[in-house]
Order: sequence, then C-alpha cells, then structure tokens
Amino acid sequence: MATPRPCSIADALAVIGEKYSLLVLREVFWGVRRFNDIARNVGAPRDVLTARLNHLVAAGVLEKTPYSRRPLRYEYRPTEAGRELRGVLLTLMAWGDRHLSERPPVVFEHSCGADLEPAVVCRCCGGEIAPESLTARFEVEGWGAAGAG
Amino acid sequence: MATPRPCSIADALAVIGEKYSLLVLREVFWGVRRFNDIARNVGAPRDVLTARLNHLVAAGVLEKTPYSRRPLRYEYRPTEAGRELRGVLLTLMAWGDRHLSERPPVVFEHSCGADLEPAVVCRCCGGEIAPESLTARFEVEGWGAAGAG
DNA sequence: TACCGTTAGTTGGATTTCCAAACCAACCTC
DNA sequence: GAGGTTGGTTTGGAAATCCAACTAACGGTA
Repeated sequence: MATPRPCSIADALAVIGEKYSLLVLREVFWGVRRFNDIARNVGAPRDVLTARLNHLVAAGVLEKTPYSRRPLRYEYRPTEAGRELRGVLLTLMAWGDRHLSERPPVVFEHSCGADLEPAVVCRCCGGEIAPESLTARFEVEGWGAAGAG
Repeated sequence: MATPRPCSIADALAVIGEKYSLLVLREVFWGVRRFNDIARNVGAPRDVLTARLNHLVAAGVLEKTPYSRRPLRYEYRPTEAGRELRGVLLTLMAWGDRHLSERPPVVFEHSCGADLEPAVVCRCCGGEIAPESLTARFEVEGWGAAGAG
C-alpha cells in the first residue's frame, strides 16, 4: 500500500491548503476584493498571489468579475462553494483565539447577543460530535483504521 | 499599513497550515501513531514528516510518548489542543465531500443514526451562523473592513 | 503633451522548501 | 550472523517561494 489514504481532507487541502489561500479567502469574506488590497492584507508576494487567485478561480472557490473595463480590471468574490468554507475559517479562528493569542484580534458578536463561539454539531440532531459518537464506514478497500479518537 | 492583518486564522495556519500538517493530524485521529505508518498514509517525505512532527509537538498539538525503550521509540498522540482541531478536519472533509468527490471515501455515522453532516453553529444559542448574523468587533486599530459576507 | 499616480500584474534572481533515495543505529528473528 | 524492521538523518537536485524592480494601461492635471 504505497498510495496515501484516499480522503476528502486531502482533496480539500489540494485546493485551499497552499500558503495564503485561506488568508485570501478571509480577505474576500471581509469584503476586500482587489489585488493590491488583498496582497497588502495577506502579506503575500504579488506573484504568489497571482498564482493563488488563479488556482482558486480555476477550482471554483472564487470568481473574477470585471469592475472596470478600460483598463480591464477584475475583482474577486467567493462562489457558493467558496462561501461554504466560512465554517472552516470560523472554526480555525476560534482555535487560534483559544490556543495562540492573548486576546483575539477580532470578536464576532452573534445576533443572539453572545460573543460567537462556533461549535461543530451534527446537522441532523444538533448534538455535539464526540469521537465515540462516530462510526466510520469506508467506501474504499483496505483503509479501515484503529479508532476515530 | 504594510503589515498583514492581525488574525487568529493566520496564527493557526502558522501552526497547522504547512503541507501535510493537517494530514498528520488526521492520521493521529485515526489512531495511526507511528512514524512509518504516518509517513505511508500521508504520503509525505520522511524528512518533511520529521520536521512537521517536531513542529506540531513544539506547538503543543501533538505529544510524543515512548512506546518502547531499548530501542527508544516514540509514538505521537494529539494533545487536548490537538483534539480541538477535530472540528476543522470534519468541516474540511465535509466540504471536500460536497465539492470535490463523486462519492466520499469515508462516511461517518453519528450516534443519532444519520450519516454525519457537520454544521457550524453558535454554541450559545445553537443557531446557524449567517454572515448577516455577525457583527465584528476589532480589538486592533485600523482593521475594520467593509463586510463580513 | 508631458508628467505623476494608481492598478494589476510580470520578470529575474536569490533563498527556502520539497522530494526521493540512500544511509544509519539499534534492535529482533531466524 | 544474515536479513528484516523501525525511526529517523543525510544528500543532492528540483520546485516553490520571496522580494524588488519593471511593465502596461489607464486617469488626472496643468
């Protein structure tokens, strides 16, 4: 078995796992949509940013639409698939807040009045997802594993 | 303003954003804890895996404990902080399943009986987190932005 | 028309990272 | 004691990244 494990996490990371990709998405969520602004806020070299934007557009995470012709200039917006990555960013941000920062650089207040603390739950029953509450079903031969803990 | 945006997502990615880091964590969650096994399942070069494991241990995401002395051999397990990244992986996996794969390589069955579809909700009220339901509060000067969409 | 500034890249060259294969020490099995 | 296993480290070359400077296409102004 020399091939790596078939896995949607790996597939997802092939799309948004390169350096700066998620930070680009973060900026786009913040409403920052132009090349120079994204470059500055993300801190990415311009050539790398060009590559990332193209990759994300090709993967259907962002779409570029002209905001000016003459000169032709594009802005970048999230697609529906891109918008669905918001949960990943929120979860990641919460983890960073919790484990890596003295006090969070940004706090979101939810409409319910509380400072947002995101939780990942089962959409069906709304319950938290404990490791023991999951049973894995493998759709590919030979990749069962010890636990899911 | 030449500095990039202060942000917990960026901080988090500095810890788990390098190539293979999240896949290593995935393996560890699957119960795969030894160097050779992780290397094979992740598909990472051995020297890179060495670097990643050391980094993750130094960051407090993994801990290495000896499973044999003579010869001294370590295995890698998630710390509490590491375990709290499960939500990130589940959310990422769901996104990959949804947008990148014909049929998911792995399906989790939740204890409620349904095939797991993770949702990111507000821990306080349990409600879904629509973009409009959030108000950003900036704890750092000069980093307000257009929207949170 | 000449000159300046803005925007969105592109280019060239140094640096860093990545990778595959080989190597190694310390065991264990036969 | 020959061969295999485990958990790495070393090596040399390929690829990606970084950074500064450059370009192209405009728009403003004077």
